[in-house]
Amino acid sequence: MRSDAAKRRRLIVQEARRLFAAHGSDVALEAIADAAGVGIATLYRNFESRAALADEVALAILGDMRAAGADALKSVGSSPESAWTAYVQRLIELDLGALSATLAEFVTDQISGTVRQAQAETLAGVEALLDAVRPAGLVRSDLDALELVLAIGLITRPLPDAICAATPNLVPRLVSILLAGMRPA
Amino acid sequence: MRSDAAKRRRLIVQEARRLFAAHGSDVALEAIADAAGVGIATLYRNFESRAALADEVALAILGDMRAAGADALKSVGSSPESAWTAYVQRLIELDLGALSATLAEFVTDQISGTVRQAQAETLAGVEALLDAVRPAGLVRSDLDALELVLAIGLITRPLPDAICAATPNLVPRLVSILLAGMRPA
DNA sequence: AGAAAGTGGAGAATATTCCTCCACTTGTAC
DNA sequence: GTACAAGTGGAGGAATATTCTCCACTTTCT
Repeated sequence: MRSDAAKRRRLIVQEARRLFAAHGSDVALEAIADAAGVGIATLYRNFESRAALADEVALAILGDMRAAGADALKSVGSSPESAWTAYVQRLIELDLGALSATLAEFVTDQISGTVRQAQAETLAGVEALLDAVRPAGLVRSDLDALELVLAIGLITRPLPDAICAATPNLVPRLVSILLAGMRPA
Repeated sequence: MRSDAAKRRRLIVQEARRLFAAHGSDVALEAIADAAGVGIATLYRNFESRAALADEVALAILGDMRAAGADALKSVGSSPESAWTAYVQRLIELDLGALSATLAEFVTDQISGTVRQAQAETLAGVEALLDAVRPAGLVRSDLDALELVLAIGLITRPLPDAICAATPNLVPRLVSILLAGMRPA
């Protein structure tokens, strides 16, 4: 594969992720191509179908999630509290909305084995971090990984621009409420 | 207006509300007509545009919210805790998702004065309840009405069926986390 | 320089949604 | 019961959006 072609491919995935997160999983493929500054044909050459692109986006996000989890695990020993809040903060910024918007729709249909496995591994990683953080009294004992991920996914889903503009710091506020609510009673 | 026509009109609003909440604000108007068991022409005869229908849905929801607030205010004296949780529970069940899905999109554009006013009154009602509940130590002092409403709206937004089916009690769980997080630190 | 790899975007094909029209049905007043 | 006003359904044309192919052209790499 030519190096310029590889660069374009990465750009497509990146923009797809951004647009999925911002406007939902059914954005026009042409909009993605436009955002990436490539022709629609280039997108189709790289991804056989919308689902194939969505899979790639999902894999990218899941990979980032695992990386965030690994980093947090490393620093949990020195400062559990800041490791935990930084981790959640980082999850928020991962465009998880794109995950919940696209993956959810393909998960049940024809999900590729690769994605399913990545998803399972990622959840296991989240669970591991939760276990590491729990002794510090930062999270309820009954909170599980799936719940955490879905909660963050839900509050970071595509939001009408009107609301975004009117209440710019809504998400941080909600996150702080969520974090507080996740502490042991 | 003939009585059967009035019944059909109510049915249309009801189904629109349900479908807006379940599938977002851009469901086909024909889907709404179908759900209500009427022809598409009947829908168009009653509502000049999608926006008009959305306004009517919004008014219905806002009305229900005020009613819930009034009821909660009545019982807050005898048992603040149960009044508060019952109120939040009731908000959850109001298809607020339909509000955030439709209203948000029209709010900034060409929102009718009626809706805007109903919205303001509703928010005032929520604020009043918050004030009434605060002395009992159930909510942070810095939590405002808009935040509460948006938080509930966000977590009750249309969710892919796949997720709904896989995690049926996700919403109640999140609500309990939210409620806990809203208590004073 | 030349071959292989890659590109863009016009446009045909398809799908979806909107919305009007009118022959027909239903409620109601008498 | 009958007659008329009120109301109805849904076919179907117009408008719009999205998908996806094709091929003349451009770029990379040796």
